[in-house]
Amino acid sequence: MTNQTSGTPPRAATLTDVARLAGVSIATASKAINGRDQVKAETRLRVLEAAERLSFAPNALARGLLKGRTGTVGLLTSDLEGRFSIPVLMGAEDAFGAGRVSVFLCDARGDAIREQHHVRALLSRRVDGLIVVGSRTDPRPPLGAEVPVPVVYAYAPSEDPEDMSITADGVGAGRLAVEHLLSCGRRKIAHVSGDPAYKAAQDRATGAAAALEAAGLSLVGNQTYFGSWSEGWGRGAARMIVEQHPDVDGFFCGSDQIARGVLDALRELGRDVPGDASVIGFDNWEVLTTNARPQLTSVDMNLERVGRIAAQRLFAAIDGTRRPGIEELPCRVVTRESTAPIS
Amino acid sequence: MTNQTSGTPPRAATLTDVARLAGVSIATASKAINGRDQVKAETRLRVLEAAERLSFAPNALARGLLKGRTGTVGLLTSDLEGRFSIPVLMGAEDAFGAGRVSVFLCDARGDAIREQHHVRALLSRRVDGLIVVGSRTDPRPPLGAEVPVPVVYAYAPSEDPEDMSITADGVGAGRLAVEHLLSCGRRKIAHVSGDPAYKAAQDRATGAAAALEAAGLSLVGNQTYFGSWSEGWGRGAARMIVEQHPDVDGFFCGSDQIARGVLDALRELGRDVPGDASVIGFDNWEVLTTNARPQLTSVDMNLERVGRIAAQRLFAAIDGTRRPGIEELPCRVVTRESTAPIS
DNA sequence: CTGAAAGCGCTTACAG
DNA sequence: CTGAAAGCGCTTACAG
Repeated sequence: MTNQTSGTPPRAATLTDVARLAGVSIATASKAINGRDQVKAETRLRVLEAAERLSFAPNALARGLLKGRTGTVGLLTSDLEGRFSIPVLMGAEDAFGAGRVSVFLCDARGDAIREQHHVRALLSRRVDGLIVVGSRTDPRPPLGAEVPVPVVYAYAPSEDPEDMSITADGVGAGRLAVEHLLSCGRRKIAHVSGDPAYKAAQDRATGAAAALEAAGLSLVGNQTYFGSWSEGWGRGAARMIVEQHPDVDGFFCGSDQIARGVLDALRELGRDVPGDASVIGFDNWEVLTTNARPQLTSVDMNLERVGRIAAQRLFAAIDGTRRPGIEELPCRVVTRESTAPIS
Repeated sequence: MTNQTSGTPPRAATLTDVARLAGVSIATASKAINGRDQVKAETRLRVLEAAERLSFAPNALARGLLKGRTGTVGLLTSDLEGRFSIPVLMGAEDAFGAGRVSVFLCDARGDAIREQHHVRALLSRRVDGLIVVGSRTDPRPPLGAEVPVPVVYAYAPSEDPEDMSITADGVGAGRLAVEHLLSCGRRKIAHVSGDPAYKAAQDRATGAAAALEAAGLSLVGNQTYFGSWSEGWGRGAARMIVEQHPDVDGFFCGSDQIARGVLDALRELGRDVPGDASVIGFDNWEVLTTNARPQLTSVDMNLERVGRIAAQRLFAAIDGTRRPGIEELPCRVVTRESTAPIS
């Protein structure tokens, strides 16, 4: 018995070891282990016992070499730091993990060179497919045509409409948020958002405006207050809006950070939330929403679902069924204390 | 030329294809591509061109089968959700990525069964080693002795002292935080922390007490105010402490969330930070620290470094050099506006 | 300098 | 029901 802690670990057992211990050929051992039916029950038992005794784990490399499929997939993120990649990645990992597929994780850190490097490494390892996870909903350049395996783009869609992309429906989300405020009886709704260079910011504003228009209303100040994705901007914007439009009774915020700022400013201005005004955030980032005063209603982009669906689409594509185009998944409102009907 | 978008993607090129195109044997092609020196310069060139033309990527499975090393490593996390795993994971990914090692990511979601399942899958794929990333600094049960490859535990150390573990020095961190407040001239220091069931909470309290004792002082209220890792607890604790110990002039908070609560409560009580009291948080979680009013000084656990070192130790172990035991890496104070010398 | 051959660990027809 | 043999794509002695 080799001691694990004393230097060389024991070599992993091989089919040959199992076959020898069971007193059969490796062909028979293989069949027994893989549940083929041309094996006598008693023989199978002997093989299985031998495998157990040796903690035999079939070498997936050898299997992959033979089958042409490795049961592995590459997950290429552009920034692990970003809070949007993580849930997408979790969803994908979850969907794959359940189906015995292992996931290679690569972080390109927003660098195209690094990304190419990782793609090459992944192809060398013969992944069956690739998921490319972005950190914004702005379309990104495709990986390139020389990739011989299916690719699905998640969160950030590919610029090429022939590629498969799964993302969150930003316009729909803006609509949902405003409809929620409307359903609370709010009529003077302001939209405080982040950096206007983000497609997400534009999409949500578009959706918000559309929902208001459908109700015969328009945004307070007749504009979206774009700024940055920060609490500071939320505070400043809220102060300005309350001063210029004292009758404002609803805030749709482009992020939970902005919403936190808005909430703080309103409290300091003596405005009660949700009494005087309802506030809805975006992202449903728990650390921000549940610690807010009052707890923050927020739009959830269902990012884990984006990841799961991306994984499913990739599976299908690996099995030969491509479904090109951008698929925009709906978001949902998670109601907490910061929004309530006018009482 | 096969069209990528039209069904079957082109089969990846093989060494045989390259050799044929270059008009040499596969042995020679292999040597040329791998930079062996027993190849005529002109021949090498022909081979390289052929490889280029075919976008040849050597099959890492075949190579791994032959070499007994795959250049892959498993990263086993217990929860991707937790904000502590991510930086560790990033650090490890970074350290490996630089050295041409690919990383399998598995999330056990805190479930031991799922973890075993993942370990088996990883061993089947013949990873060269494993990093187990935990979400708390409390020691965890080891993976089990039947793992035939080196294992490094990161952030959460293994209960077995013979295993290799890399974690953050919680006691030292507590000391650092208090020493920072002392160096700001604070003498009435309160420690507001989270759930006392966390080893991290206990360690930091131990370090804090030690630093105060070394200065001939003790904690305000002669205790650590344990509670939960939330803003709400921070607010409540701060109010209570200010009421009972109005001369308090420093707060060492067990997390940035707690610190945010403390800051909010102090502002609402009319206490100026850092004028009347300095406040230091823990985790250096940017979304919380930089949006705070004033911006929050915080202890950074250098988690990326924990990940990187774990990767390095794993490398060394794969190469035969084990370094058993728990390695506690130092934390550091990141100074912002919430701490300043008494003026 | 070049190439035929063995072999990494497995699966799968194909005989027996 | 069982096993000998070929082969997945590559590397590495070993001859030539």
